[in-house]
Amino acid sequence: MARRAGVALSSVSRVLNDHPDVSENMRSRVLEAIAELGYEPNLLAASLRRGSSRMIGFIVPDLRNPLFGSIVTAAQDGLSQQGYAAVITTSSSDADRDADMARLLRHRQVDALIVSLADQTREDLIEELRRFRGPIVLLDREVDGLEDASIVETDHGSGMEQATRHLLSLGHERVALLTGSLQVRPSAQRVQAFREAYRQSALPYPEDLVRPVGFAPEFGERSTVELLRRPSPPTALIVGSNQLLTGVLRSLRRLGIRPGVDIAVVSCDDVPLSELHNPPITVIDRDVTEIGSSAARLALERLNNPDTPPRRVVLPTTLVLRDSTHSPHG
Amino acid sequence: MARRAGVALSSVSRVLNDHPDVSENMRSRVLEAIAELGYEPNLLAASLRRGSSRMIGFIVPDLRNPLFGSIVTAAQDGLSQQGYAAVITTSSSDADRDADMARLLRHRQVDALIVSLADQTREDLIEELRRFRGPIVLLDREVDGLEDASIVETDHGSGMEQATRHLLSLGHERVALLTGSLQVRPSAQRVQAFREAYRQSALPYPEDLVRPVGFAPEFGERSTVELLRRPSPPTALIVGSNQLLTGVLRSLRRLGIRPGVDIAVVSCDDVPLSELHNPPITVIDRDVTEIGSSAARLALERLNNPDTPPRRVVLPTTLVLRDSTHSPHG
DNA sequence: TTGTATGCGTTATCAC
DNA sequence: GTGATAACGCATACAA
Repeated sequence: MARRAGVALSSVSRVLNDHPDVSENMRSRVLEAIAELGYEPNLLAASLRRGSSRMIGFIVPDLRNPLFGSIVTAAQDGLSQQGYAAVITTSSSDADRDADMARLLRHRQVDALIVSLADQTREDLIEELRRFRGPIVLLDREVDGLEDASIVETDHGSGMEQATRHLLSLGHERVALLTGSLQVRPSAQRVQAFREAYRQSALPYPEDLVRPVGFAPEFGERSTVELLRRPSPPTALIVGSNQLLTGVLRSLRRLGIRPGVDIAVVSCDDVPLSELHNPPITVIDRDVTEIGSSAARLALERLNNPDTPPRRVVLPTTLVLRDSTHSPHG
Repeated sequence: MARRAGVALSSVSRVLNDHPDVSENMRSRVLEAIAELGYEPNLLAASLRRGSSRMIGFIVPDLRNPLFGSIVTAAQDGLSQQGYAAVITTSSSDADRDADMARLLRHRQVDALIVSLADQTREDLIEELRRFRGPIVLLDREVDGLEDASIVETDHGSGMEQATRHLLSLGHERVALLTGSLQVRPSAQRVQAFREAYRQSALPYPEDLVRPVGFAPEFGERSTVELLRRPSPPTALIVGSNQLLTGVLRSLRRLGIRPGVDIAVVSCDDVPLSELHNPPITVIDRDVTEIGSSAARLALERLNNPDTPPRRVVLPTTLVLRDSTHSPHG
């Protein structure tokens, strides 16, 4: 920077990073010069020298999904307070792109990674993550061979068991489950809990009604049609995400089947659509903001103290009963 | 990088940036060494040296709003193809934070800025943007004193006029308009078009029913209650965003007033809630993806050729009629 | 407490 | 076509 202030570059740097050993006189002289000359720091150069970019890399499947928008926003709140910026990338639920983004972010020297992987079992992707030097926070993923990562997970199982039991107790015998691929923790955990709820009842487990197809709306749309065309269709539907829900409701409308009257519907995560739908949709809810702020906290604690071991935070789910769940006979 | 490959650093750089003057022999030797030594490029250093970070800064009011999630996603699609990464910040619709973010991104040396400002009239904010060296793309904002910026705007006026005329033609005389602050282009343009539609009719302009209060759900919630408590309440409601709509629908439900039956409702931007609500909500729609991809295009064209003058892209709105708009008498 | 000097990992400008 | 070298702007170790 301009040495026209009559001071050395190092003094400027010291003032800017408020180093302890700097006189009040020097501080004011530098500050004055900065104001006068319109000095603009170059954080790129500082990052290179410091060996830390103060940037956090995000990889999420889809920013159009308000779930991830909320998570990222909450995480940013915590991170930006400590001077970190967010470099956000999306994978479109494609594990190859996950790997590409991980590499890209590594080369861009982000200090930490907060990621929601498309596939927690892909070896090449895991290897790519393992190459990363710095804290990794996984969002709701269980990755073998990545023991050093912190995890923010949701207890999907408990909500799913509650929901399933609730439907069974209402008299539903054939409940269908639509959720994402089994290559991610939430889906795997839901299917397991769903099966467990059936196991505890006297009813036969409806294997043919479990559809771990993916989280996109189109999957919900197609699966709904397909399920309801069966000779003995389900009388209740559990839907694994707000995105799937839009597809499901679209199909139900087209088929003239009324949620809450002709078929019971439970969704996951409360969004405006589930709350304000007519009838309102019963949901397995959770605190989405907490996911993001926990992720930020876990990242920051290892950033501030590299010796901190990775941690795991588990957030609860709760069943919110609404009018979309009724007994099968009226 | 490791000179153990027996080549000079400059050759490595040349291969990596596929410089024309490099022999096939050298290329393969370098590539081999890179693979063998597990070389990882440092994009921070490259950016510093090159004077270009290949990062694009985003400032949006709220990533939880799927509108901005969609815009950012579409923009990223275009940008990432050319090797640009997105640094995304949020302002919570606070002009002060807009200014902070603009400064931060400038210091982080982003190559371009894509911004949806909270207030297009704030001088300090405009000054902050003017300090930025590089292309700026404004999303739906008209900023005096920032002539060098490209703009992606929506023709909100035409959709609003259509919607208003439609309601008036159905026999509604008192239509209310809820939208964001007048410090942003969309709201200002909507109010103007709304007034124009009334002017063309014989009806008195219902000044008291125009509420440019803000885009957050709570404003919709409060304004709805307030409007409907009046001695002569509106028989139709035009709502300026999907966020406002959730607040409006919440209040209507609480008041026991049925959209499409007791009151006509028109919203802006088609989202799952408007499409799948019962009854489906009439909306003034637009191609949200096109906003993002246009923004990317405008940024890139000036990035690739700094002499390109700033451009303005105008995207259309269309009225999508659904069951929430009925005649006031049944 | 302050100034000087070095290096972070690249790219670009030279010579060769 | 290739190699040596300077410089990007800052932070820090060391000298003063």
